Amino acid sequence: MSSEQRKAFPFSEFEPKWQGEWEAKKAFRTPNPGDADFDASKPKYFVLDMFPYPSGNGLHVGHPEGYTATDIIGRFKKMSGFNVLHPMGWDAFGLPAEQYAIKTGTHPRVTTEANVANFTKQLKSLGFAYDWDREVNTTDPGYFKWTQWIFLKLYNSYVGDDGKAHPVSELEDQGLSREEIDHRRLAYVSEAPVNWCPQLGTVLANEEVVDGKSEVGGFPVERRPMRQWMLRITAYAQRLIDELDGLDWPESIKLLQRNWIGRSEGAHVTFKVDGIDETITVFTTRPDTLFGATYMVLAPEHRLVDEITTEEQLAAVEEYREKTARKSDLERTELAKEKSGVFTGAYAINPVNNERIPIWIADYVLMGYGTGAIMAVPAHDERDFEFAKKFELPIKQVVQPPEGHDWQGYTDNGIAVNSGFLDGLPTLEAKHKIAAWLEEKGLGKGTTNFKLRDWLFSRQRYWGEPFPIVWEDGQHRSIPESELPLLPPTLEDFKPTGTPEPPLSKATGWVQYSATAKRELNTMPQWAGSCWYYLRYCDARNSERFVGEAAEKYWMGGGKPGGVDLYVGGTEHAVLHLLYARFWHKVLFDLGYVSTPEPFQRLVNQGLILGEDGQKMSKSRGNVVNPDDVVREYGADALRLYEMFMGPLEQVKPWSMKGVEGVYRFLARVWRLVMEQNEEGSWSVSAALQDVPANKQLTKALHETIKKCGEDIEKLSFNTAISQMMVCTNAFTGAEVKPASAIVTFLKVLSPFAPHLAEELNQQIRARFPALAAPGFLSDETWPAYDPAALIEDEVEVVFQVNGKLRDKARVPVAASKEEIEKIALASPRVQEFMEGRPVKKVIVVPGKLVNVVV
RNA sequence: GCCGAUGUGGUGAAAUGGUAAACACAGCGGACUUAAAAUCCGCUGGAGGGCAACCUCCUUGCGGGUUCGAGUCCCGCCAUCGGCACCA
Repeated sequence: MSSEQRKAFPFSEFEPKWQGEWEAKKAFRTPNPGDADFDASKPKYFVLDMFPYPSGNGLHVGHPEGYTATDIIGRFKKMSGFNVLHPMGWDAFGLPAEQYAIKTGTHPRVTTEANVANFTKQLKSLGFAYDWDREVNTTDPGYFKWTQWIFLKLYNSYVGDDGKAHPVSELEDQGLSREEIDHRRLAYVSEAPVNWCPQLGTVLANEEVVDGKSEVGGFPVERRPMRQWMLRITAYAQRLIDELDGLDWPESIKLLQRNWIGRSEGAHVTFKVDGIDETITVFTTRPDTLFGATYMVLAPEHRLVDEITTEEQLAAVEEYREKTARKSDLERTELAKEKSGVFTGAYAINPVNNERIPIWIADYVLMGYGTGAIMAVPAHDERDFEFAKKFELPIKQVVQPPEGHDWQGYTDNGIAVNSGFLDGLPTLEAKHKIAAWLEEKGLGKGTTNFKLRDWLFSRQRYWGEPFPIVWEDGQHRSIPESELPLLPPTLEDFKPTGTPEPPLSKATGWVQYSATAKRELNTMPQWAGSCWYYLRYCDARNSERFVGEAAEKYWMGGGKPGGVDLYVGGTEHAVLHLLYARFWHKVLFDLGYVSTPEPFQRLVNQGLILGEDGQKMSKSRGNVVNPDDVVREYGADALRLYEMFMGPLEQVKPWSMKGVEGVYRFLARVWRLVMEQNEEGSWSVSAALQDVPANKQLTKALHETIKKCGEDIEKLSFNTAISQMMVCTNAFTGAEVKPASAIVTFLKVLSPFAPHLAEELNQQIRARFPALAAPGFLSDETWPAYDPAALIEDEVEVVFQVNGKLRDKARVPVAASKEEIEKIALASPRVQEFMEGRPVKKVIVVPGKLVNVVV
C-alpha cells in the first residue's frame, strides 16, 4: 500500500477494473453480418496488426507500438460511427517451439499454449480493444484445416492464358495428361537444388539464408538437389507488380517489392554451336549490343555443357563444375570479387555477323535466371568487362557514349557503332530494330524476365501444417477435403533425423495412409498460416468455410483494391510476408473465393524502438525494456501514450524512461483536473469541477483539440495529437473553475489514447453530475464535433517583415482587409526604421498572417 | 556498387513556401514544506550589446539556385541507418 501512495494517481486500481469491465461486457465484440445486433447502415473499418509469434520471452516494447496505434485508430473509428474489426491472433507454428521441444521434450503444443496465455495476459493488461471472440491461432486444427484447404486450391489450380488461376479440372476436360497437368499446378513438386542446413536438419527458403548462413542460428548452408514442394508465385509476377499501383502503401515499400520481383525487359537470342547440331539461347537486356558479343558464358550447371565440351577441355571443365557445386552460396558470393571460369573448347556463331565466339562456363552466370546462358559484351557490361580482362578476351566497342565517357565498360545508353545495320541508332531504337530483325529471322524475340523465383514451400520440420497429400506409385495426389484438418502425428522424439528425411518419418503409423499410399512427410513453412489470417478474422469460428461469404464481402469489401483498411507492422515483412499474402489472395480472388484483388489497402510500417543507449534492444546489450515493468510503475495508459508520443510512428527512435515519466505526469494532471486528494490521501471529485459553461478561451482550446486530434489520428500523427491534448490540459489546469461538461468532452478525445483513465474519470464525474457525463462506456460515445465558430478569434497577430526579415508584429482584427493591414504595417515605426526611407518596391500581404514590405 | 529513408536546441521532437524550435525531457531559478519528494509558477538555440524593459546579428548536415520570403521546392555533395547485391 505504501507504494500505492507514491503513485500520482491510482492507475493500478482502475486499469484492471476497466479491463475487467470491457471483458465482462464484451465492450469490443464486433457483430458480423447476420448477427442480431449488426448494423448494416454503418461503414466498416478493418484495422489490422501483424500478429505476433508468441515467443517464450513475452512482449517487448516494440509490440505495443503498432498495437497502440491501431487501437487508437480502431477506437476513434468506432466513435466516429464505423463498425470496426480489430482482432488479434497468433502466428504460432515455427522453429523456436520445436527447438525447445528437441531440448526439453516438451511438446510444442504445450509450449505454444503457455506462451499464448502469457501474451494474452500481457496484451489484456494494455487495454487493447480487441474482439477476443475472433482470436485465431495458426496451430489450431480449426484454423490450419483451412490453411491446408487453401493449399489444395493451389494444388488443384493452374494459371491460364488470361493470367488468372483456374481449376485444373479445366485441363482434364481439355484432355491433358496427368503429367502435363502436374507441370502446370500452382503447387508442384520440383527436384531443384535447395538450401540444406545440416545443423538445423532442414531445407531453407532462399529468404531464410543470409550471406550463405541460416537466418536462424547462423549455420552454414549447402546446396543440394532435393524433392520439394514449390508454389508458382512467378506466374503472378506481373500482377504483383502492376496491382501495387492502387494501394496506399509507402512508395519505398512498393519499390522494394518491385525490385524483389525484378522485372526486366530484353530478348532471347539463339546462337548455333559451331560444329554440332545444338543451339544455345541467351537472355539479354541489351540486344542492341549483339555485334559486340565476343564470347558466351554458360552457367556451370547448364545442361549443354556436357554436349559441347571438347576432349581437351573436359578435365578442366569437370573440375570447375565440381568446385562450384561444392561451393556454398556464401563462398560463391565471397569470391564474387574475383571472376572465375573455364573455356569449354566449343564456339558459338554470332547470328548477326557469323563470327565464331568461344563458349566459357563461369559461376557468375546463374542457372536460375534467364536461360542460364549469356552473350558477353565486355565493352558494355561491367561483369563481362572484368571477366574479359582477366581471361584476355577481346573487347569490342559497339556503343558510342556521350562526350566525356570512356567507351570501355560504358553500360548506359549511347549510339550504336561497329554494329552493321544498327550503326548510328540511339540505344532504344537499336533495341527495337534488332528485336524486329531477330524475330523476322527466327533467331530470337523480345522477352520479359523476372528475378522472382518460385516459392520453396516445404520444410523438414515437425511443428508446421502437414501437407494434405499422399504418394502412391511415385505419384502425388490430394487427400479428400473431408479428411481435413490433417493433424500432425503425436511424436515423442522431435530430433531432426539428421538426414533430409523429415521428422514426420518417425511416425510410422501416421505415415502409412493406406496399404499402398504414404503421406507426404514435409510440413508447410511458417509463412503459410500468416498468408490468410486476416481473412479468418472476418469469420473466425466458421466451421463450414474458411470465411463466410457475407462476412468476407462486408469486411474485405468497400470498393477499393485492398480489403484491409489499415495494416500496421514492421518493415522486416516488407517483401516476403506481404508478397506471399498478396499471391495467395490473388489466387483466391481468381477462383472467386474473395471479393478484392488485394488484401491490404493501406500499409504503415512502424519504426523500430531502440534501447536507451540508441542501440538495438538485445539481451546481450542489457538494454531491453520490459512492458510489464512499465505497466507496473506507470500504468498501461502511460505506456500507450509514451509509445505514441516518442515521435512519428514510422520512425526509428530510442526509448527513454524520462519520457515515460513525462506522459505519466501529463496523465496525473488530467486526473487532478477532476480529482482532488484529502489529507488522508484518498481521492474524490474536486470542488473546482462545476457545472458551468467553459469560457471563451477554454472553449477555443477544447475545440482546437477536438479538431487537431481527429485530423492527426487519421494521419497517424499521434505524437502531435498528444501534444495538443497537453496544451489543452495546461489551459484547463490554469483555470480556477473546471467546467465539467467541457472536461467530459475532453475525456472523449483522450479515450482512444488513455482509455482506462478516461473511463475512470468519466465514471467519477457521472457520480457527481449524472447529466453531464457519458452514461456508459466512453468507447460507446460519439466522437465530439468541433464548432468552427469557437476557433475564430476577433484579433489575430500579424507579422510585419521588411525584405523578408521579421521587424514587428501587431494584433489586428480578423476581418481587416488587405489594404487596412498594409496601412497598419507601413505605419509601424519599426517597419519605417528598417525601410530607412527607401521607396517601397512591393508589398505582400497574407491576410491573417503577415505583411512583407520589399524596398 | 545500386536503391531507399533520415539529418532541426543538451535530448525526443514540432512547423499548408509565411514569426524556426510547439509539446515534452534534462537543466536553472522561485513558491509550498522544519526538510525532501510530489505539485505549482517562471527561465532555458548561439554570439554580442544595454542598469533595464529590450535591441542587433547568426542558426534547420555542407555548397549553390528558385522566390518578396526556403527547415520545407530544385541542383550538387557529405554523413548515418535500412534493403538489395554477379539477375545478363
